[in-house]
Amino acid sequence: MTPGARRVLEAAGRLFYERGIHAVGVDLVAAEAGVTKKTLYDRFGSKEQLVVEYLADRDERWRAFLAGYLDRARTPRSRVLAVFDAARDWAGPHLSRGCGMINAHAEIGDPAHPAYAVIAGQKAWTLALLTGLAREVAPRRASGLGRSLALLHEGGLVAHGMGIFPDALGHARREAEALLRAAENEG
Amino acid sequence: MTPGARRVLEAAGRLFYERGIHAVGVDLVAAEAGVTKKTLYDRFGSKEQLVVEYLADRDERWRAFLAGYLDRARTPRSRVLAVFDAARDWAGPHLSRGCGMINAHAEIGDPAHPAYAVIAGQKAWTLALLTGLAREVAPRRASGLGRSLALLHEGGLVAHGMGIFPDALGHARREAEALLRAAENEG
DNA sequence: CGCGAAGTAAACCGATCGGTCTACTCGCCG
DNA sequence: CGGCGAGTAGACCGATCGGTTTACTTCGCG
Repeated sequence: MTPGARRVLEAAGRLFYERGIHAVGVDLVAAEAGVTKKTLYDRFGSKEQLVVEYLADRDERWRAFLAGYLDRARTPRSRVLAVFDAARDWAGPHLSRGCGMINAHAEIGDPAHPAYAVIAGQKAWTLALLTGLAREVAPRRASGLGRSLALLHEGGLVAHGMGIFPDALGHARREAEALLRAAENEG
Repeated sequence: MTPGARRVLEAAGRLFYERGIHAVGVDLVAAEAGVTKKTLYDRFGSKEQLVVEYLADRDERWRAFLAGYLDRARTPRSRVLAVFDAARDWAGPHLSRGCGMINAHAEIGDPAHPAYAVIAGQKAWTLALLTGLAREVAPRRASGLGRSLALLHEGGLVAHGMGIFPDALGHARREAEALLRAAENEG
């Protein structure tokens, strides 16, 4: 990726996330990246494609951030909780307006849009991750436990992003903890 | 409200929800309502105001729908669960793309937008409702229980809207049930 | 009867949208 | 030296956006 393209992707990531995809025009992205529109179109081809790469890049950065937390966790339980810990720590600088995937899904609508695959893939990956981690805690109830954890995770993201109440992600983490305790006792 | 205005609001409710607010122009809303743009602007003044009234109307219809479920529930526990039951039954025709407030929040961004108050108000009202109902189940833990229920509720709405897994609202209801059982035993 | 509210039909406005194009510059590499 | 990839500067395009305006119709009510 050329330096110009990288700056475009950085500006797009910031602007699309903070102001919304539809609300931000390509002229603004190019100007903010210190690049002409020609460069933007030479590298990305269309706004649609830029949106796809914005979402894929954001997802990739989140997964890398999460991986560090997962690696450091030693027990099955703490690996589940690591997802919530990572979300809480990610929230400060990167999550002020909630989950970028949820927001993009709300804006795009059309399932035929190429970004839809990225969005759906991210959520499916997260559910699969939580279910896999749940399997180490309570193998017989992995599927149900994974879904419950996903519910808390998504709820925490939304409540945090909309400011429904303070420390929503911390609250979600504590609920996840209670869920794990109950699951451990029941197999 | 004049018949024309009512048809505009109905068309706006359908189009804004299903395709997104930014993606739908006033010309389309007017055409779909069988009305000229002049009528639309005579009645609503601006698209911004139409968005505000769309959200307020949607919220009002949901609250009226929910009220029926709440009235029919006889015990404190079943009143909490009535919120989840209502959401599940509301989902079929009205929730195919998730919560309209969450989606609008994702699209609007700017907290100075007049629609922000409607959105924040709806979420604050829901949290207060759940907390109030939780108080009848476990008075000492009402605040925490209300927040946990809100987390499950929002998570269920998002998971349903994005199709993360099937019957997300049913799953959220069962988790809420477990939460209530635990809370009853602990006061 | 006559007035005013509600509406149609359609032209029109400036701004902005996503996207293209031409002409030119710079630096690296064979 | 020569060529090519990456970039700037900026004019330009058709379409659509939110919003306004003029002229006319329809209808219920005092």
